[in-house]
Amino acid sequence: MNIGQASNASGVSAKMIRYYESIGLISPPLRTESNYRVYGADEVHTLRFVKRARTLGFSVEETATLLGLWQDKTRASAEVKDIATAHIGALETKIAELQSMVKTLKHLAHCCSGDDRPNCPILDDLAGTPANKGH
Amino acid sequence: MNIGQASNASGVSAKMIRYYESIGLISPPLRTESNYRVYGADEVHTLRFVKRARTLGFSVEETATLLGLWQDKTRASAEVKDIATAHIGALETKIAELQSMVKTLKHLAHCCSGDDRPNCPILDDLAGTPANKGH
DNA sequence: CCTTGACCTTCCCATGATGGGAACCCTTAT
DNA sequence: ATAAGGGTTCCCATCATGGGAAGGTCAAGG
Repeated sequence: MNIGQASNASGVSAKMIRYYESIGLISPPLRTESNYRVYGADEVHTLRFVKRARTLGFSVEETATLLGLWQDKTRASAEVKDIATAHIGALETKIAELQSMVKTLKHLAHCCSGDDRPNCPILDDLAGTPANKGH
Repeated sequence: MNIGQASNASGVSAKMIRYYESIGLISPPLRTESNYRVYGADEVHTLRFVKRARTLGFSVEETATLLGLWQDKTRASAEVKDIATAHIGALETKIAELQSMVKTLKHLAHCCSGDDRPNCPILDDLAGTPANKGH
């Protein structure tokens, strides 16, 4: 299987497959005589693992750790769970930040007439002009 | 006022002030004879505006647009509101993505015993082994 | 047999927003 | 005069990804 087919089979772009190889996330595959990378079912399985981990928001570094644990048949599931739990925490922190932004923006947008007139509480807020905060 | 003082007064790092200037977000300030940037109250006000917009998650490009509208006394508030509304939408999309990740991860973490044994539904999921989805 | 098109290879560049640090210049206080 | 603490420019790194150029390879068809 060439890289393009491995890409189709795994959902990881050829570009990314090469990148993951270059940073050591995945092992260099065999090559044909003409220097083409050759992938088998195992490699595709690994790529799908990586894809799934990335889809769940794990960083490449975390993904590397998870890959290592996956391949270590004597791992303690606690190690995996710790990584997942920490990641959940990071995601929730991020979500809270974004929600805070949304909350403020919705309030401001609600207060903005959104018509032809220049008066705009959104700009007033950005400019630090503390308009009435009650809604 | 030198750049360090403008930084303190605005909450924007000196590094970022120079960067914002380099990309044209803010105007190049006057310089002293010895080539130091000199800032006044207006510049600091602009920097605070930028800081606030960035804090609310607007991209630098959106911030540039907002700055332009702020300075345009004949703007229509609808233009500002449109940008804010679009941004709210983008944030909510992002939040939904992150929440989806969290939901999946919490389910998996819940199913993982997190002890010394190697058996791990989190890794099973990443590996594409469809474990029991009901909990 | 040779061309064509679709692959593959490596290498460099770009993104967005920010920080780090080097090398060097300026100012102020001791 | 010197040291400390500014400032200046310039380059590099991050993180994960894509774009594209220049060139090698392979399979199908005229």
